[in-house]
Amino acid sequence: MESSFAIIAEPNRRSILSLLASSERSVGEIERRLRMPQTSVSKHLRVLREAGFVEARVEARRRVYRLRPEPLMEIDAWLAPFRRFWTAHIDALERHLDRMEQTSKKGRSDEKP
Amino acid sequence: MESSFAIIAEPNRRSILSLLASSERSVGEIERRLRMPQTSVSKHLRVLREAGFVEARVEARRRVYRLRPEPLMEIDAWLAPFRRFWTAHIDALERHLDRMEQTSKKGRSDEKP
DNA sequence: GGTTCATATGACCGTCAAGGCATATGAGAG
DNA sequence: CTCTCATATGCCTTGACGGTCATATGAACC
Repeated sequence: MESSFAIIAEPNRRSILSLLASSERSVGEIERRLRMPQTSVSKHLRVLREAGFVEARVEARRRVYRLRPEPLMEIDAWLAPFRRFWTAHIDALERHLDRMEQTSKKGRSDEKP
Repeated sequence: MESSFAIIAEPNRRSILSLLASSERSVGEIERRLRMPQTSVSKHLRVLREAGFVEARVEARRRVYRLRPEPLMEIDAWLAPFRRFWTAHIDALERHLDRMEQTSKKGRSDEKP
């Protein structure tokens, strides 16, 4: 289960992370909000914790989990080199659409008379 | 193999994507650059292609693969809500470091006389 | 102490995907 | 048409992961 990428490959774990993005939560809250069995939540939290995605604070009998930024930042960093690439694509697309617009304007002015 | 996240969970596939980020490549080039068996490369390329990460162009007997932006953009979009969160963390860290610096300046000025 | 609530752990099972090997396809060269 | 280069596909084995059920830990309250 080494890599951060493998961790977020699991849909339920992504749900948990997304939930924790808004605010920290206890295990029971996660269980109810996501409608998944408690043992499953605990296991996923364990994986997330060991991979550094979350950390737990003990509060009476509850454990409150909150996000830790590092692993997600790592993924974000991996994506960085690709961003160049797709912004270029989008620019090309926009230029293309601009040309389309030019053409359709000409087309319309031809149609009218 | 549904989600884009599962696709990039595989290290070899990430290597292929990173390689294609710099420029398009034939299967043989990928094979040699990454030192992985050809059948393995072909299989990963198939997965990547079916998930929309890459597309192939036929050029004589070669197939030249190039990146497609959409799936990586999707992942980037999923990360977006978390960015708020870690920039906040970094801000807090920076404020913390600023305070440290203040303190150590005082400390140093105490040490001197 | 015992009981209950909140969470964690362990064992078992099914599934699914990756790697390796052999082989198929298919284009081009002779 | 045949041979070869470039790539794809099928089959099989193996290992890992997630789900479920049962059970353990452990704090709080009586």
